[in-house]
Amino acid sequence: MIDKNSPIPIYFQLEEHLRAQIENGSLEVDEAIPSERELAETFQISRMTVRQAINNLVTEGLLYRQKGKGTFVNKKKVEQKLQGLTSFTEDMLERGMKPSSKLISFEIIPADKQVAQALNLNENTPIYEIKRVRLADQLPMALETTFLPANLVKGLTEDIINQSLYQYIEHHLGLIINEASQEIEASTPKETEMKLLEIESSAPVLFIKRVSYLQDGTPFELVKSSYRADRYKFVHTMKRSF
Amino acid sequence: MIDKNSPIPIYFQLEEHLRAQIENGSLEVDEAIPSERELAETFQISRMTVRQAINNLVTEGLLYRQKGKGTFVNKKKVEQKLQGLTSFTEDMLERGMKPSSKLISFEIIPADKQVAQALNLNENTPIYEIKRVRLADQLPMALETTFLPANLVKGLTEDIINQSLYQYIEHHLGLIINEASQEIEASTPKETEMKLLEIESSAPVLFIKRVSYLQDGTPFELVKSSYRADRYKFVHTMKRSF
DNA sequence: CAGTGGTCTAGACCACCAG
DNA sequence: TGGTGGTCTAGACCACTGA
Repeated sequence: MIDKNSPIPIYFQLEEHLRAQIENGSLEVDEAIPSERELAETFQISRMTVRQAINNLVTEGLLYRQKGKGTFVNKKKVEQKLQGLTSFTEDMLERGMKPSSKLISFEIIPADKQVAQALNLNENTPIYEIKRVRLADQLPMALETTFLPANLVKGLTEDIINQSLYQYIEHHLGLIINEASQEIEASTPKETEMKLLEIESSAPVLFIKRVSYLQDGTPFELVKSSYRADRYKFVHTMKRSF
Repeated sequence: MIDKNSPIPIYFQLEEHLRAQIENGSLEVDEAIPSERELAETFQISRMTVRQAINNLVTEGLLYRQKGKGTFVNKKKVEQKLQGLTSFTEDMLERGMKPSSKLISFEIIPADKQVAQALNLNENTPIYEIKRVRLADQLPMALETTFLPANLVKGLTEDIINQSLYQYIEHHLGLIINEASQEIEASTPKETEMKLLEIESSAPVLFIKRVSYLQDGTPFELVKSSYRADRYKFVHTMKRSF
Protein backbone atom coordinates (compact mmCIF):
# COMPACT_ATOMS: atom_id res chain seq x y z
CA MET A 1 0.00 0.00 0.00
CA ILE A 2 2.79 2.38 0.96
CA ASP A 3 6.06 2.13 -0.93
CA LYS A 4 8.90 3.67 1.03
CA ASN A 5 11.27 3.50 -1.91
CA SER A 6 8.96 5.31 -4.27
CA PRO A 7 9.95 8.82 -5.28
CA ILE A 8 6.40 9.81 -4.35
CA PRO A 9 6.44 11.18 -0.79
CA ILE A 10 5.10 8.81 1.82
CA TYR A 11 2.70 11.39 3.23
CA PHE A 12 1.24 11.86 -0.22
CA GLN A 13 0.78 8.12 -0.70
CA LEU A 14 -1.03 7.94 2.61
CA GLU A 15 -3.11 10.96 1.64
CA GLU A 16 -4.23 9.25 -1.56
CA HIS A 17 -4.92 6.05 0.34
CA LEU A 18 -7.19 7.84 2.81
CA ARG A 19 -8.78 9.94 0.11
CA ALA A 20 -9.66 6.76 -1.80
CA GLN A 21 -11.16 5.15 1.28
CA ILE A 22 -13.28 8.22 1.92
CA GLU A 23 -14.47 8.47 -1.63
CA ASN A 24 -15.34 4.84 -2.14
CA GLY A 25 -17.13 4.79 1.18
CA SER A 26 -14.91 2.38 3.13
CA LEU A 27 -14.80 5.22 5.61
CA GLU A 28 -18.19 6.72 6.28
CA VAL A 29 -19.13 10.24 7.23
CA ASP A 30 -18.40 11.01 10.90
CA GLU A 31 -16.61 7.70 11.21
CA ALA A 32 -13.24 7.86 12.93
CA ILE A 33 -10.22 6.97 10.86
CA PRO A 34 -7.48 4.93 12.59
CA SER A 35 -5.52 6.97 15.12
CA GLU A 36 -2.27 8.63 14.09
CA ARG A 37 -0.22 6.16 16.12
CA GLU A 38 -2.12 3.28 14.64
CA LEU A 39 -1.52 4.44 11.07
CA ALA A 40 2.15 5.00 11.85
CA GLU A 41 2.45 1.48 13.24
CA THR A 42 0.48 -0.11 10.39
CA PHE A 43 2.59 1.42 7.66
CA GLN A 44 5.81 1.48 9.68
CA ILE A 45 6.26 5.22 9.28
CA SER A 46 6.72 8.10 11.68
CA ARG A 47 3.76 9.71 13.35
CA MET A 48 4.86 13.11 12.07
CA THR A 49 4.58 11.80 8.54
CA VAL A 50 1.10 10.54 9.27
CA ARG A 51 0.21 13.95 10.63
CA GLN A 52 1.42 15.65 7.48
CA ALA A 53 -0.94 13.56 5.40
CA ILE A 54 -3.86 14.14 7.75
CA ASN A 55 -3.13 17.87 8.01
CA ASN A 56 -3.47 18.21 4.27
CA LEU A 57 -6.80 16.39 4.26
CA VAL A 58 -8.03 18.52 7.16
CA THR A 59 -7.04 21.67 5.29
CA GLU A 60 -8.93 20.40 2.27
CA GLY A 61 -11.94 19.81 4.46
CA LEU A 62 -12.15 16.05 3.98
CA LEU A 63 -11.38 15.30 7.62
CA TYR A 64 -11.82 17.06 10.94
CA ARG A 65 -10.10 16.43 14.25
CA GLN A 66 -11.34 16.36 17.79
CA LYS A 67 -8.88 16.62 20.66
CA GLY A 68 -8.81 13.54 22.78
CA LYS A 69 -11.27 11.74 20.55
CA GLY A 70 -9.95 11.18 17.10
CA THR A 71 -10.03 12.19 13.46
CA PHE A 72 -13.25 11.89 11.51
CA VAL A 73 -14.55 11.95 7.97
CA ASN A 74 -16.29 15.21 7.07
CA LYS A 75 -19.58 15.33 5.26
CA LYS A 76 -18.76 16.28 1.74
CA LYS A 77 -20.11 19.48 0.35
CA VAL A 78 -21.05 18.83 -3.20
CA GLU A 79 -19.76 22.19 -4.22
CA GLN A 80 -16.52 21.87 -2.35
CA LYS A 81 -14.28 20.98 -5.23
CA LEU A 82 -15.64 23.58 -7.56
CA GLN A 83 -14.25 26.57 -5.83
CA GLY A 84 -10.71 26.70 -7.19
CA LEU A 85 -9.39 28.34 -10.32
CA THR A 86 -9.85 25.76 -13.01
CA SER A 87 -9.65 25.43 -16.76
CA PHE A 88 -12.72 24.47 -18.77
CA THR A 89 -11.39 20.94 -19.00
CA GLU A 90 -10.92 20.63 -15.25
CA ASP A 91 -14.28 22.23 -14.62
CA MET A 92 -16.18 19.79 -16.82
CA LEU A 93 -14.37 16.76 -15.43
CA GLU A 94 -15.35 17.84 -11.93
CA ARG A 95 -18.95 18.06 -13.09
CA GLY A 96 -18.72 14.52 -14.38
CA MET A 97 -18.89 15.45 -18.03
CA LYS A 98 -16.55 14.73 -20.90
CA PRO A 99 -14.96 17.91 -22.24
CA SER A 100 -13.89 18.42 -25.84
CA SER A 101 -13.27 21.28 -28.23
CA LYS A 102 -13.79 22.39 -31.78
CA LEU A 103 -11.06 24.78 -32.87
CA ILE A 104 -12.32 27.72 -34.86
CA SER A 105 -9.17 29.76 -35.18
CA PHE A 106 -5.66 29.84 -33.77
CA GLU A 107 -3.37 32.69 -34.72
CA ILE A 108 -0.87 35.26 -33.58
CA ILE A 109 -2.17 38.80 -33.86
CA PRO A 110 -1.19 42.21 -32.50
CA ALA A 111 -2.98 43.06 -29.27
CA ASP A 112 -5.75 45.60 -29.58
CA LYS A 113 -6.23 48.26 -26.96
CA GLN A 114 -8.65 46.35 -24.76
CA VAL A 115 -6.63 43.13 -24.70
CA ALA A 116 -3.37 45.01 -24.19
CA GLN A 117 -4.82 46.76 -21.19
CA ALA A 118 -6.20 43.60 -19.63
CA LEU A 119 -2.88 41.78 -20.01
CA ASN A 120 -0.79 44.79 -19.08
CA LEU A 121 1.00 44.89 -22.47
CA ASN A 122 1.71 47.57 -25.02
CA GLU A 123 -0.69 47.79 -27.90
CA ASN A 124 0.30 45.64 -30.89
CA THR A 125 2.37 43.25 -28.77
CA PRO A 126 2.02 39.83 -30.43
CA ILE A 127 -0.52 37.59 -28.73
CA TYR A 128 -2.09 34.22 -29.39
CA GLU A 129 -5.80 34.38 -30.09
CA ILE A 130 -7.57 31.05 -29.79
CA LYS A 131 -11.25 30.65 -30.57
CA ARG A 132 -12.96 27.44 -29.68
CA VAL A 133 -16.38 25.95 -29.23
CA ARG A 134 -16.25 24.06 -25.97
CA LEU A 135 -18.28 20.86 -25.75
CA ALA A 136 -19.40 18.79 -22.81
CA ASP A 137 -20.58 15.28 -23.56
CA GLN A 138 -20.48 16.26 -27.24
CA LEU A 139 -22.92 19.15 -26.81
CA PRO A 140 -21.95 22.79 -27.31
CA MET A 141 -21.47 24.38 -23.91
CA ALA A 142 -19.57 27.59 -24.49
CA LEU A 143 -17.86 29.76 -27.00
CA GLU A 144 -14.45 30.74 -25.76
CA THR A 145 -11.77 33.16 -26.92
CA THR A 146 -8.40 33.00 -25.20
CA PHE A 147 -5.66 35.62 -25.45
CA LEU A 148 -2.12 34.79 -24.36
CA PRO A 149 1.04 36.94 -24.61
CA ALA A 150 3.25 35.20 -27.21
CA ASN A 151 6.42 36.23 -25.40
CA LEU A 152 5.32 34.62 -22.19
CA VAL A 153 3.48 31.48 -23.19
CA LYS A 154 5.99 30.29 -25.77
CA GLY A 155 5.86 27.45 -28.26
CA LEU A 156 2.12 26.95 -28.21
CA THR A 157 0.77 24.45 -30.74
CA GLU A 158 -2.65 23.12 -31.60
CA ASP A 159 -1.75 19.85 -29.94
CA ILE A 160 -0.98 21.56 -26.67
CA ILE A 161 -4.21 23.48 -26.47
CA ASN A 162 -6.10 20.33 -27.37
CA GLN A 163 -4.48 18.65 -24.39
CA SER A 164 -4.33 20.98 -21.44
CA LEU A 165 -3.07 24.54 -21.56
CA TYR A 166 -2.80 24.82 -17.79
CA GLN A 167 -0.78 21.61 -17.57
CA TYR A 168 1.58 22.97 -20.23
CA ILE A 169 1.99 26.30 -18.47
CA GLU A 170 2.55 24.74 -15.08
CA HIS A 171 4.65 21.72 -15.99
CA HIS A 172 6.46 22.53 -19.21
CA LEU A 173 6.98 26.24 -18.87
CA GLY A 174 7.37 25.96 -15.10
CA LEU A 175 5.18 28.99 -14.44
CA ILE A 176 3.14 29.18 -11.27
CA ILE A 177 -0.52 30.00 -11.76
CA ASN A 178 -1.82 31.87 -8.77
CA GLU A 179 -5.21 33.47 -9.20
CA ALA A 180 -7.73 35.00 -11.53
CA SER A 181 -10.32 37.73 -11.38
CA GLN A 182 -13.61 37.27 -13.15
CA GLU A 183 -16.49 39.35 -14.31
CA ILE A 184 -19.75 37.54 -14.84
CA GLU A 185 -22.69 38.98 -16.75
CA ALA A 186 -25.88 37.87 -18.40
CA SER A 187 -26.19 38.87 -22.03
CA THR A 188 -27.74 38.02 -25.35
CA PRO A 189 -25.56 36.32 -27.94
CA LYS A 190 -24.69 37.70 -31.36
CA GLU A 191 -25.87 35.95 -34.52
CA THR A 192 -22.58 34.13 -35.11
CA GLU A 193 -22.43 33.04 -31.49
CA MET A 194 -25.96 31.67 -31.63
CA LYS A 195 -25.07 29.52 -34.61
CA LEU A 196 -21.93 28.11 -33.03
CA LEU A 197 -23.69 27.39 -29.77
CA GLU A 198 -26.74 26.02 -31.59
CA ILE A 199 -29.23 28.11 -29.65
CA GLU A 200 -32.41 29.96 -30.54
CA SER A 201 -32.50 33.68 -30.50
CA SER A 202 -33.84 35.15 -27.27
CA ALA A 203 -32.01 32.58 -25.16
CA PRO A 204 -29.54 34.36 -22.87
CA VAL A 205 -25.93 33.40 -22.26
CA LEU A 206 -23.67 33.68 -19.26
CA PHE A 207 -20.74 35.83 -20.28
CA ILE A 208 -17.55 35.38 -18.27
CA LYS A 209 -14.41 37.45 -18.65
CA ARG A 210 -11.38 36.20 -16.82
CA VAL A 211 -7.86 37.53 -16.37
CA SER A 212 -5.45 35.04 -14.80
CA TYR A 213 -2.23 35.89 -13.02
CA LEU A 214 1.05 34.17 -12.20
CA GLN A 215 2.61 34.11 -8.76
CA ASP A 216 4.57 37.29 -9.46
CA GLY A 217 1.46 39.14 -10.55
CA THR A 218 2.01 38.98 -14.31
CA PRO A 219 -1.25 38.52 -16.19
CA PHE A 220 -0.84 35.58 -18.58
CA GLU A 221 -4.33 34.91 -19.89
CA LEU A 222 -7.50 36.72 -20.87
CA VAL A 223 -10.49 34.50 -21.57
CA LYS A 224 -13.87 35.61 -22.77
CA SER A 225 -16.53 32.92 -22.67
CA SER A 226 -20.21 32.73 -23.50
CA TYR A 227 -21.89 29.82 -21.81
CA ARG A 228 -25.26 28.38 -22.78
CA ALA A 229 -27.48 29.45 -19.91
CA ASP A 230 -29.61 26.32 -20.14
CA ARG A 231 -26.61 24.04 -19.63
CA TYR A 232 -24.23 25.96 -17.44
CA LYS A 233 -24.41 27.36 -13.95
CA PHE A 234 -21.39 28.98 -12.34
CA VAL A 235 -20.85 27.65 -8.85
CA HIS A 236 -18.44 28.87 -6.22
CA THR A 237 -18.00 29.51 -2.53
CA MET A 238 -16.89 32.66 -0.82
CA LYS A 239 -15.58 33.42 2.63
CA ARG A 240 -16.70 36.18 4.94
CA SER A 241 -13.36 37.76 5.69
CA PHE A 242 -15.29 40.76 7.11
CA MET B 1 9.95 37.87 21.25
CA ILE B 2 9.23 34.19 21.66
CA ASP B 3 8.33 32.94 25.11
CA LYS B 4 8.91 29.21 25.41
CA ASN B 5 7.15 29.02 28.73
CA SER B 6 4.00 30.68 27.51
CA PRO B 7 0.92 28.49 27.15
CA ILE B 8 0.61 29.95 23.66
CA PRO B 9 2.21 27.52 21.21
CA ILE B 10 5.62 28.60 19.94
CA TYR B 11 4.63 28.14 16.29
CA PHE B 12 1.70 30.50 16.86
CA GLN B 13 3.89 33.13 18.48
CA LEU B 14 6.24 32.97 15.50
CA GLU B 15 3.26 33.16 13.15
CA GLU B 16 2.07 36.37 14.81
CA HIS B 17 5.59 37.76 14.77
CA LEU B 18 5.93 37.21 11.02
CA ARG B 19 2.39 38.36 10.35
CA ALA B 20 3.13 41.64 12.14
CA GLN B 21 6.33 42.16 10.17
CA ILE B 22 4.50 41.61 6.92
CA GLU B 23 1.67 43.93 7.82
CA ASN B 24 3.75 46.81 9.11
CA GLY B 25 6.03 46.56 6.10
CA SER B 26 9.27 45.45 7.76
CA LEU B 27 9.12 42.64 5.25
CA GLU B 28 8.32 43.86 1.78
CA VAL B 29 6.46 42.13 -1.01
CA ASP B 30 8.59 39.48 -2.75
CA GLU B 31 11.27 39.93 -0.13
CA ALA B 32 12.66 36.72 1.32
CA ILE B 33 12.01 36.08 4.97
CA PRO B 34 14.88 34.53 6.98
CA SER B 35 15.44 30.87 6.14
CA GLU B 36 13.87 28.18 8.25
CA ARG B 37 17.21 27.21 9.77
CA GLU B 38 17.97 30.83 10.53
CA LEU B 39 14.66 31.38 12.30
CA ALA B 40 15.16 28.17 14.26
CA GLU B 41 18.62 29.33 15.36
CA THR B 42 17.50 32.88 16.16
CA PHE B 43 14.66 31.81 18.41
CA GLN B 44 16.35 28.63 19.64
CA ILE B 45 13.52 26.42 18.48
CA SER B 46 13.30 23.37 16.25
CA ARG B 47 13.11 23.76 12.48
CA MET B 48 9.94 21.67 12.42
CA THR B 49 8.30 24.22 14.68
CA VAL B 50 9.37 27.00 12.37
CA ARG B 51 7.91 25.06 9.45
CA GLN B 52 4.60 24.71 11.22
CA ALA B 53 4.36 28.50 11.55
CA ILE B 54 5.37 29.10 7.95
CA ASN B 55 3.04 26.40 6.64
CA ASN B 56 0.09 28.17 8.19
CA LEU B 57 1.06 31.49 6.63
CA VAL B 58 1.54 29.83 3.25
CA THR B 59 -1.89 28.25 3.52
CA GLU B 60 -3.33 31.67 4.29
CA GLY B 61 -1.61 33.07 1.25
CA LEU B 62 0.62 35.54 3.08
CA LEU B 63 3.81 33.73 2.05
CA TYR B 64 4.94 31.52 -0.80
CA ARG B 65 7.87 29.15 -1.03
CA GLN B 66 10.32 28.40 -3.79
CA LYS B 67 12.39 25.25 -3.65
CA GLY B 68 16.08 25.95 -3.30
CA LYS B 69 15.54 29.68 -3.08
CA GLY B 70 13.58 30.69 -0.03
CA THR B 71 10.25 31.83 1.37
CA PHE B 72 8.81 35.13 0.21
CA VAL B 73 6.15 37.64 1.11
CA ASN B 74 3.11 37.53 -1.13
CA LYS B 75 1.62 40.68 -2.55
CA LYS B 76 -1.74 41.58 -1.13
CA LYS B 77 -4.41 42.21 -3.68
CA VAL B 78 -6.46 45.30 -4.10
CA GLU B 79 -9.24 43.03 -5.23
CA GLN B 80 -9.16 41.18 -1.98
CA LYS B 81 -12.03 43.14 -0.59
CA LEU B 82 -14.26 42.35 -3.51
CA GLN B 83 -13.96 38.63 -3.14
CA GLY B 84 -15.46 38.37 0.29
CA LEU B 85 -18.97 37.44 1.21
CA THR B 86 -20.95 40.65 1.34
CA SER B 87 -24.54 41.77 1.63
CA PHE B 88 -26.19 43.81 -1.12
CA THR B 89 -25.65 46.94 0.95
CA GLU B 90 -21.95 46.27 1.41
CA ASP B 91 -21.59 45.33 -2.23
CA MET B 92 -23.12 48.56 -3.52
CA LEU B 93 -21.12 50.72 -1.12
CA GLU B 94 -17.92 49.11 -2.40
CA ARG B 95 -19.01 49.97 -5.91
CA GLY B 96 -19.47 53.55 -4.89
CA MET B 97 -23.25 53.55 -5.19
CA LYS B 98 -25.95 54.39 -2.71
CA PRO B 99 -28.02 51.33 -1.81
CA SER B 100 -31.68 51.43 -0.85
CA SER B 101 -34.66 49.09 -0.79
CA LYS B 102 -38.36 48.91 -1.49
CA LEU B 103 -40.02 46.29 0.68
CA ILE B 104 -42.57 44.19 -1.14
CA SER B 105 -43.42 41.63 1.50
CA PHE B 106 -42.19 40.49 4.88
CA GLU B 107 -43.79 37.49 6.51
CA ILE B 108 -43.31 34.25 8.35
CA ILE B 109 -44.32 31.22 6.33
CA PRO B 110 -43.76 27.46 6.52
CA ALA B 111 -40.75 26.34 4.53
CA ASP B 112 -41.52 24.60 1.27
CA LYS B 113 -39.53 21.60 0.19
CA GLN B 114 -36.88 23.45 -1.77
CA VAL B 115 -36.19 26.06 0.88
CA ALA B 116 -36.20 23.46 3.64
CA GLN B 117 -33.63 21.44 1.79
CA ALA B 118 -31.36 24.41 1.11
CA LEU B 119 -31.44 25.50 4.75
CA ASN B 120 -31.27 21.98 6.10
CA LEU B 121 -34.63 22.23 7.90
CA ASN B 122 -37.71 20.09 8.06
CA GLU B 123 -40.51 21.03 5.72
CA ASN B 124 -42.97 23.53 7.21
CA THR B 125 -40.48 24.89 9.71
CA PRO B 126 -41.32 28.59 10.12
CA ILE B 127 -39.10 30.90 8.12
CA TYR B 128 -38.98 34.59 7.33
CA GLU B 129 -39.56 35.40 3.69
CA ILE B 130 -38.50 38.89 2.68
CA LYS B 131 -39.07 40.21 -0.82
CA ARG B 132 -37.43 43.46 -1.82
CA VAL B 133 -36.57 45.52 -4.82
CA ARG B 134 -32.98 46.57 -4.38
CA LEU B 135 -32.02 50.00 -5.66
CA ALA B 136 -28.65 51.57 -6.35
CA ASP B 137 -28.58 55.33 -6.72
CA GLN B 138 -32.39 55.20 -6.77
CA LEU B 139 -32.52 52.87 -9.80
CA PRO B 140 -33.85 49.30 -9.63
CA MET B 141 -30.88 46.95 -9.57
CA ALA B 142 -32.20 43.62 -8.37
CA LEU B 143 -35.18 41.71 -7.13
CA GLU B 144 -34.29 39.78 -4.04
CA THR B 145 -36.01 37.16 -1.93
CA THR B 146 -34.40 36.21 1.35
CA PHE B 147 -35.30 33.17 3.47
CA LEU B 148 -34.18 32.94 7.10
CA PRO B 149 -35.00 30.27 9.70
CA ALA B 150 -37.21 32.02 12.26
CA ASN B 151 -35.77 29.96 15.12
CA LEU B 152 -32.25 31.00 14.34
CA VAL B 153 -32.53 34.61 13.24
CA LYS B 154 -34.86 35.76 15.98
CA GLY B 155 -36.66 39.03 16.51
CA LEU B 156 -36.42 40.32 12.99
CA THR B 157 -38.29 43.55 12.25
CA GLU B 158 -38.74 45.75 9.23
CA ASP B 159 -36.43 48.29 10.78
CA ILE B 160 -33.63 45.80 11.09
CA ILE B 161 -33.75 44.64 7.53
CA ASN B 162 -33.89 48.23 6.39
CA GLN B 163 -30.64 48.80 8.26
CA SER B 164 -28.28 45.90 7.85
CA LEU B 165 -29.23 42.28 8.31
CA TYR B 166 -25.62 41.10 8.47
CA GLN B 167 -24.77 43.67 11.14
CA TYR B 168 -27.72 42.47 13.18
CA ILE B 169 -26.76 38.82 12.84
CA GLU B 170 -23.13 39.41 13.68
CA HIS B 171 -23.41 42.03 16.38
CA HIS B 172 -26.79 41.61 18.04
CA LEU B 173 -27.28 37.88 17.73
CA GLY B 174 -23.56 37.17 18.10
CA LEU B 175 -23.53 34.64 15.30
CA ILE B 176 -20.40 34.20 13.22
CA ILE B 177 -20.95 34.30 9.48
CA ASN B 178 -18.40 32.14 7.76
CA GLU B 179 -19.03 31.41 4.11
CA ALA B 180 -21.56 31.07 1.34
CA SER B 181 -21.94 29.03 -1.80
CA GLN B 182 -23.44 30.61 -4.86
CA GLU B 183 -24.93 29.48 -8.12
CA ILE B 184 -24.95 32.05 -10.88
CA GLU B 185 -27.04 31.73 -14.02
CA ALA B 186 -28.30 33.81 -16.89
CA SER B 187 -32.06 33.72 -17.34
CA THR B 188 -35.08 35.59 -18.59
CA PRO B 189 -37.30 37.30 -16.05
CA LYS B 190 -40.96 36.56 -15.43
CA GLU B 191 -43.63 39.18 -16.14
CA THR B 192 -43.89 40.36 -12.55
CA GLU B 193 -40.14 40.56 -12.23
CA MET B 194 -39.89 42.67 -15.38
CA LYS B 195 -42.34 45.15 -13.99
CA LEU B 196 -40.59 45.50 -10.66
CA LEU B 197 -37.19 45.85 -12.29
CA GLU B 198 -38.60 48.17 -14.93
CA ILE B 199 -37.10 46.31 -17.84
CA GLU B 200 -38.26 45.45 -21.35
CA SER B 201 -39.02 41.91 -22.25
CA SER B 202 -36.12 40.08 -23.91
CA ALA B 203 -33.57 41.66 -21.60
CA PRO B 204 -31.80 38.94 -19.62
CA VAL B 205 -31.12 38.93 -15.90
CA LEU B 206 -28.30 37.53 -13.80
CA PHE B 207 -29.86 35.07 -11.38
CA ILE B 208 -27.90 34.39 -8.22
CA LYS B 209 -28.83 31.83 -5.59
CA ARG B 210 -26.86 31.94 -2.39
CA VAL B 211 -26.82 29.81 0.74
CA SER B 212 -24.82 31.29 3.61
CA TYR B 213 -23.37 29.37 6.54
CA LEU B 214 -22.30 30.10 10.08
CA GLN B 215 -18.99 29.03 11.54
CA ASP B 216 -20.41 25.74 12.75
CA GLY B 217 -21.80 24.88 9.33
CA THR B 218 -25.43 25.78 10.00
CA PRO B 219 -27.08 27.37 6.97
CA PHE B 220 -28.76 30.60 8.06
CA GLU B 221 -29.79 32.29 4.84
CA LEU B 222 -31.05 31.50 1.36
CA VAL B 223 -31.14 34.41 -1.06
CA LYS B 224 -32.47 34.36 -4.58
CA SER B 225 -31.70 37.45 -6.60
CA SER B 226 -32.36 38.60 -10.15
CA TYR B 227 -30.02 41.39 -11.19
CA ARG B 228 -30.55 43.71 -14.15
CA ALA B 229 -27.90 42.55 -16.60
CA ASP B 230 -27.37 46.02 -17.99
CA ARG B 231 -26.47 47.41 -14.60
CA TYR B 232 -24.83 44.61 -12.71
CA LYS B 233 -21.73 42.55 -13.23
CA PHE B 234 -20.60 40.01 -10.67
CA VAL B 235 -16.90 40.42 -9.90
CA HIS B 236 -14.71 38.12 -7.86
CA THR B 237 -11.26 36.56 -7.62
CA MET B 238 -10.35 32.94 -7.26
CA LYS B 239 -7.21 31.10 -6.23
CA ARG B 240 -5.47 28.22 -7.97
CA SER B 241 -5.41 26.02 -4.89
CA PHE B 242 -2.98 23.32 -5.94
C1' DC C 1 -7.21 5.14 33.50
C1' DA C 2 -5.59 4.31 28.55
C1' DG C 3 -6.05 6.53 24.19
C1' DT C 4 -6.41 10.64 21.40
C1' DG C 5 -4.71 14.73 19.02
C1' DG C 6 -1.42 19.04 19.93
C1' DT C 7 3.10 20.47 20.35
C1' DC C 8 8.06 20.05 20.14
C1' DT C 9 12.91 18.29 19.60
C1' DA C 10 17.40 17.32 17.25
C1' DG C 11 18.85 15.29 14.18
C1' DA C 12 18.98 13.29 8.87
C1' DC C 13 19.11 12.93 3.61
C1' DC C 14 17.19 14.72 -0.67
C1' DA C 15 16.43 17.85 -4.82
C1' DC C 16 16.79 22.26 -6.24
C1' DC C 17 19.04 26.75 -7.13
C1' DA C 18 22.54 30.14 -7.23
C1' DG C 19 27.17 31.80 -7.90
C1' DT D 1 29.54 24.24 -3.61
C1' DG D 2 26.66 25.98 0.14
C1' DG D 3 22.19 27.33 1.15
C1' DT D 4 17.29 26.57 0.45
C1' DG D 5 12.92 24.17 1.16
C1' DG D 6 10.89 19.05 1.11
C1' DT D 7 10.67 14.94 3.48
C1' DC D 8 11.29 11.84 7.32
C1' DT D 9 12.54 9.71 11.86
C1' DA D 10 11.94 8.20 16.80
C1' DG D 11 11.28 9.76 20.34
C1' DA D 12 8.90 13.18 24.16
C1' DC D 13 5.40 15.67 27.21
C1' DC D 14 0.94 17.94 27.31
C1' DA D 15 -4.31 18.51 27.63
C1' DC D 16 -8.25 16.49 26.58
C1' DT D 17 -11.90 12.75 26.12
C1' DG D 18 -14.41 8.66 27.64
C1' DA D 19 -15.04 4.61 30.32
